[in-house]
Amino acid sequence: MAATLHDVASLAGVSIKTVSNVVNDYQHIRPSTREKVLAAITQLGYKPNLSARSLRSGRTGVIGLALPELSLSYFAELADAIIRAAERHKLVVLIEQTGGGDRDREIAMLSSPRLQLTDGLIFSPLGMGQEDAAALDVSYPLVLLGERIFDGPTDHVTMRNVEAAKIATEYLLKTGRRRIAVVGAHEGEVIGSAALRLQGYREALADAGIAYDDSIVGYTTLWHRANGADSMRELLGRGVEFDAVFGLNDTLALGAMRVLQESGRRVPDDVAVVGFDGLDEAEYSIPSLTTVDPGREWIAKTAVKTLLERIGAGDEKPAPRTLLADYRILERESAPARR
Amino acid sequence: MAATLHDVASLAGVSIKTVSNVVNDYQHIRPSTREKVLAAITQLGYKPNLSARSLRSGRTGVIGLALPELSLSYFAELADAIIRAAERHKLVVLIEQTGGGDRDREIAMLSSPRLQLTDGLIFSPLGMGQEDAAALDVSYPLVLLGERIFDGPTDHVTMRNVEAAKIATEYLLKTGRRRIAVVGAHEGEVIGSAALRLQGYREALADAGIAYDDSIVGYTTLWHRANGADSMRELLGRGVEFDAVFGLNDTLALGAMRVLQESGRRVPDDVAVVGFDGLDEAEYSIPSLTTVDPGREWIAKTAVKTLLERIGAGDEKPAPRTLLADYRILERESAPARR
DNA sequence: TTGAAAGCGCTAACAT
DNA sequence: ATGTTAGCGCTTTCAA
Repeated sequence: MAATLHDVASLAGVSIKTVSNVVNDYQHIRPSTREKVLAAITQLGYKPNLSARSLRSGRTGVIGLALPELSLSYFAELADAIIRAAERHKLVVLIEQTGGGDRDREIAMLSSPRLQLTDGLIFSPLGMGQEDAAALDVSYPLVLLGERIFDGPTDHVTMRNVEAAKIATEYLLKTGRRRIAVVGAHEGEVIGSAALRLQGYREALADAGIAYDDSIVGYTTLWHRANGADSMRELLGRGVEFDAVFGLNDTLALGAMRVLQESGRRVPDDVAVVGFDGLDEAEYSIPSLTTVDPGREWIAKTAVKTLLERIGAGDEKPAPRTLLADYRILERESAPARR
Repeated sequence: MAATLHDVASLAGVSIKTVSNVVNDYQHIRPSTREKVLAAITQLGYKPNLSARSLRSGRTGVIGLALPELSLSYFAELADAIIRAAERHKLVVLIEQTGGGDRDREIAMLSSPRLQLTDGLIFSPLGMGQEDAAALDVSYPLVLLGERIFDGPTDHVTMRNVEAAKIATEYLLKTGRRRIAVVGAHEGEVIGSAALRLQGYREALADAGIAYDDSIVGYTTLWHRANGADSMRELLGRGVEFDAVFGLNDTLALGAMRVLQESGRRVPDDVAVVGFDGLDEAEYSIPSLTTVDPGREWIAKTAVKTLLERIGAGDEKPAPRTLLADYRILERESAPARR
């Protein structure tokens, strides 16, 4: 049986309160007492029982992170960053996978009993939409990521999708491209990463006086590599002309780039390609992928910090905030700054 | 304040024991009683307090997963598979990142107080070695993954590195390659993925009567894409001849393949490339990467199952077992079966 | 089939 | 600066 406060206390010849004080780094302990206690702790290999501590204090030191799936590189890199950020605050992260955009599972997860073990949740939905905003009105601290729901009842940490996509498109226009195809648009959506990034694309075109042409926009349901590849195949099959491709995320762009090359097009000579996300792996494709870093590291850091503030706030409920990351273009070979 | 067993009990007009019985799906409850209780639970939105439950029962329903970092695709895909497997057993997973092969952090993690919240740990070290086997002799259920430590004091779920690497090399030999370079070897190691896979490579060469040539073996410290690229650059710089490359993992192989192509070599015409890991992304490189699937899904499933058995075994300690996954070659374009 | 009561290990008031 | 005590919400004997 593991040692308890009582065991340590009796070995050290003090009360459990004193041991507790030592363990919790209280002030006002005589150094000699502290040493006695520390010695007993070491001797018994005492470790506090965290279940008991949480039962008593109401805090677990665990935060939940709910995301679609870790095998999507974007979420793996996001989770990595969040875990590292949490660690700096002595928090540990419990990961919940909701699957690739399953709205019902996402909503069910929000009231999962497993969350009982956490002090709060960082939630990155992919299936829920604006109409589900009310489901976010939960009784525990919640920080929302992503771009499925805006102006909801919780803090929201996200990226400047429209502006960043606009900049990416403008970048292509600046290098002389005029027929910029898109890969990964979502039919009929007005919110979510796809819609917002497409909007940025359209704004850039409009500003440049170029008409939007739906025939060079590829629609997909998911954002896996295969979808980017399929979408590009379909575009090529249609026989439409284009001199650049904007992949609404890196994974799509990489899949599309592969098909382009299979078809004999040279990248960037015949067709320039730009992605979105700033994934590590986009640096090692052939050619390496020009992309937009939408501020993932900052988002991770800020999400943890914000959640912690919410947890600390307890019952006072400050108004929900929206926090936006900065973005930057990462210029690589698939779309060089000068042709 | 959240509802407790007491609240439910008094609303339903029964004792807390009865509510507890209902919550825990006990037999022998009169249907009418059960319904009354269920109604009260719904009305109050009662959810069991998991901290209290663990304090009393000694079980948390959480397992720990310690791995180097999620941004390494192999570990992201492993974590994904483990979380899915755990979910089937109603377990939730707490992830601990130990960094890219930091031995001391790995050892420290093994006695981290954060593990108190878990019923057991699945541990995939990258820095520890055979000499650290004793550190695995911990007081909680532990399942070891990877190939850093063998015949340790715990259950071990791993892959057939030597055989799988041998098969991969034989595959290249069968297609007529004779000068097979290696990328990712580790200087002076006798254990770990690098050493074992290199051993399989050497055995295949020996069986084919081909002398081992250290001048076409590239050494790296880490296994990131950049290391594969650097290693290949170095190999090319040396001016040595080879007609195939065995990347000791997919990430290395992808990095190496990129440099090969930059240098003007055609893959697979001039140089065939084979990787190891069966990553999703290896299917979408250009060309797609022939690789070995070492049985990651099975490893995840088996690790969770084995850990659960250990947890269930309590104080009886069955002898530690080693469980080995099956592997298979995934034939793709970078090394077609026939030239 | 259900109830009463003890206590898991800890923290937080309060006391000294 | 240290000790005493109550009780967090639950499961688990033991009784009825």
